[in-house]
Amino acid sequence: MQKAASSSPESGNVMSQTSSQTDMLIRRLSKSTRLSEHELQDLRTLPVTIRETGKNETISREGDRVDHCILIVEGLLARFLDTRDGKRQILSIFVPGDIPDLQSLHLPTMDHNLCSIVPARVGAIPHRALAALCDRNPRLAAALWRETLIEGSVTRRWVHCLGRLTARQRVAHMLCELYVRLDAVGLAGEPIRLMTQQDMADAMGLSFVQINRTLRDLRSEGLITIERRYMTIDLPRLQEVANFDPLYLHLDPETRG
Amino acid sequence: MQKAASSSPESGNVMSQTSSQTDMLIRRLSKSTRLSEHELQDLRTLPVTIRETGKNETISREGDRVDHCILIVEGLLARFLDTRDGKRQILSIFVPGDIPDLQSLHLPTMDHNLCSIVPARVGAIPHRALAALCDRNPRLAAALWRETLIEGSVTRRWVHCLGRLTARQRVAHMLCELYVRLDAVGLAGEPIRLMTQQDMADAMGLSFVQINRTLRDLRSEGLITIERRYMTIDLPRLQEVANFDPLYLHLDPETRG
DNA sequence: CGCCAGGTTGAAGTTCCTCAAAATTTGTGG
DNA sequence: CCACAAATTTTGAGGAACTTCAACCTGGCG
Repeated sequence: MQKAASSSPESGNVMSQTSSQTDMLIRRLSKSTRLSEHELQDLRTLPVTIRETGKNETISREGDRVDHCILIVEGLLARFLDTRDGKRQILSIFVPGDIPDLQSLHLPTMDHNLCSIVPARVGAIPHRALAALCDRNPRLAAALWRETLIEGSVTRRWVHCLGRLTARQRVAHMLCELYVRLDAVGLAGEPIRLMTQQDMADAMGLSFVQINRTLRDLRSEGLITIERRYMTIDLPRLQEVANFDPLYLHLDPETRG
Repeated sequence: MQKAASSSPESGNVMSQTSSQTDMLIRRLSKSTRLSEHELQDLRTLPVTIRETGKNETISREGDRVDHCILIVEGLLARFLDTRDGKRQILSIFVPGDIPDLQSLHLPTMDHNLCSIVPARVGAIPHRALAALCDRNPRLAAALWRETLIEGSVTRRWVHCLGRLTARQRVAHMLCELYVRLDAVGLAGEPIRLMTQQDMADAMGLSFVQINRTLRDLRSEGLITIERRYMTIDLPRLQEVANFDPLYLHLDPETRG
């Protein structure tokens, strides 16, 4: 497994069909589905329009009707909802290889907002192309369906976190999950770029003050190291704190667990 | 829209293929997908093995590999996870017409537990039969995929509830959701059978004491009425308390919202 | 060099939890 | 149909976890 495609040319707003655009998607799908050479080729020829986003840029909004899906090539995206009184809740965090709005293929009206939480590079894939892919190859359709199901499993685990874990456990769990998901696409070898503490707070249903104190404690115990927003973690010990078991990420194609 | 099928004969553990078994499923799918007469027929002939469950009966467990899906005909089911220290979190609540473990079609290893929270009648449908249905008819495959996506949307809304709403708002939101989802399959005309307050607590990430006090307050304000575990609600006022907007349930096939 | 988003810390306040005991309802066997 | 046991609901009191408010610090960047 090679390094991230972060060294690819800055392609800006141009249409391109090189294999590197869907590289992350292929890495991701390979974790939950065995893909034939023919299927790999089918994925590589998907039309992808790459663009860069800033740090806190909204991609799509609740109520929008969309006609394409977004594939993350680099960076982190998040779903969120706002409350009447201005509170924000992040519903999911997405890493490279994820298609955060894959559900729009069958539910084109967005029921939440989507934004970048660190600078990102994303690719737009027309629904038309994805629908055609699914028609051509039912196994790929099933693979994409499976991706949406795994994402549902991740969301359910968040419900468990928010409902029954302490602040300390929640933060530890979130960091473990982030690490393992990045690792699955080969991006955990170097320190991990973090979102702001306010974003972590919005994700874990806490105040940013509480996030700050919790990170301080984890740092002082040597469970994590943070330097200029880049983090390294002591996975085994952090896993123990959160009681983190990656089974729910369904990353093993052998057991299709 | 006619009454619930609760007057059907107590069929026990026998295999049956009468149309009434999948009646609830058809009602449910019709809310998010337009079905042709041919597709209705295809659904009616699914093999369904009906059985009754008690009030707190586990249907399947984390780690189980399953080869069939469960269709709820009557009653309520719930997904849940337990914490190391014995706390329980309910991840989803299911109503008649739902297939709580539809994800097992592509992720056969359960990543959570499934149990009944009131006495229920459920039907088992072999994965084989559902997979064949999907192969025969891609539109039905898409309809089932869409069901799993809607369920994901519901789970995300729970994340928002647990992360950013007060106890009062959470309880109000849960009751609104339960009402509207039951209404969608024609079961909201009469008082709604409730789960225990401990179950509500486990669903909303609260203690049962807090649930009790919250229900007392809602009752004293006339927002809900509870008699022997059966509830009626003042939907408009409760909706206002929770800021409940049913868009996320995607119950309107016109907008496919 | 100074601005500004984001991080850090203290102190006070709130919401919800835990513990405990009593009241009520439900289920079950006689 | 009743009586008893078990489950569930209800209420009070005290405490823990987290929020809010407010001030100050830090580092990246024009």
